[in-house]
Amino acid sequence: MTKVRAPDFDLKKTLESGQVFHWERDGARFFGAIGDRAALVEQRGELLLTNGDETVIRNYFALDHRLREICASFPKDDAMNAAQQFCRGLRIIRQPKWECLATFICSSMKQVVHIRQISHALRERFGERRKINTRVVYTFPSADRIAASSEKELRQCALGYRAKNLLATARRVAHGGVDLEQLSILSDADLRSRLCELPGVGAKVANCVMLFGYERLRAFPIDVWIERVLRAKYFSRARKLNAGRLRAFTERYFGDQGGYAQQYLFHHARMTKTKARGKGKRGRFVTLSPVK
DNA sequence: CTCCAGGGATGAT
DNA sequence: ATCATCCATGGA
Repeated sequence: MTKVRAPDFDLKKTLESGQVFHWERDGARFFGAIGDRAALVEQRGELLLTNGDETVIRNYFALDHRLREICASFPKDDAMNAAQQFCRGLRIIRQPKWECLATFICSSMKQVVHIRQISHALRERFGERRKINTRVVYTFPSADRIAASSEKELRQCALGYRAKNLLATARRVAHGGVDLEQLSILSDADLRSRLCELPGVGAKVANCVMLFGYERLRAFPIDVWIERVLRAKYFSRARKLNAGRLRAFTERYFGDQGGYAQQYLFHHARMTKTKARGKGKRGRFVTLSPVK
């Protein structure tokens, strides 16, 4: 058992905020894998690690991010203030690049609970089995392993049409000349366009991979949740609002720590959704104006 | 610009 | 027990 001091960190919020999908909670304990290593982590003031390497944990949970400075840099508005208060201690973690890319390819058109099932199915079928404290966890399968599978096998993991995309991208990463580590040297714009060349990767998935796998803290993924928040809180009177305008706004308004701002707004919106729900059959936010 | 694929949980009736 | 809704990429 290793103890790690972790101020300004909330393990539960971090692992349950929709940035990573394989951790399983049992009370206050989280079972999972960090790269190829099984991990059991619990927060009781300090972090308590079983089979944990302090250096690995500090890096994975980004305990070196200067969270107070990041939060202090957020724009001061009602939505951001509420999200910031709600998400205290939530950190953007550093995920292995392939695992992050593959998982977010599987995330398209899926909800969090579903993405977790897919992640688990892929791990159980193609990953490596590890035991920790009588529990079994699985590592995420390598690109080589996925590339060696078939679309049919992937579909059996409930991937649907994503199976073809995941297989094609795995092949490019395994032996198709795409070196995910090497992409780290690129600028944000170049990295984004290279990621978007991969099958199953559009702007939203690319931004997730940049943020969670490449530590590009400016990246601002816009999914339906965030779009609802932006429309309701920052564009309540806007008539025409397309993807380009939204992107321009988020880049300018949220700036260098936009990824953190996005994650806080996202998690806060999701966790308070029942209150925000309207009674009408079609509206989640009654204040929203129709788009097109 | 619009429409659709594919699918399992979730919520509404 | 049905029925509608959630979800984002890529192609038509």
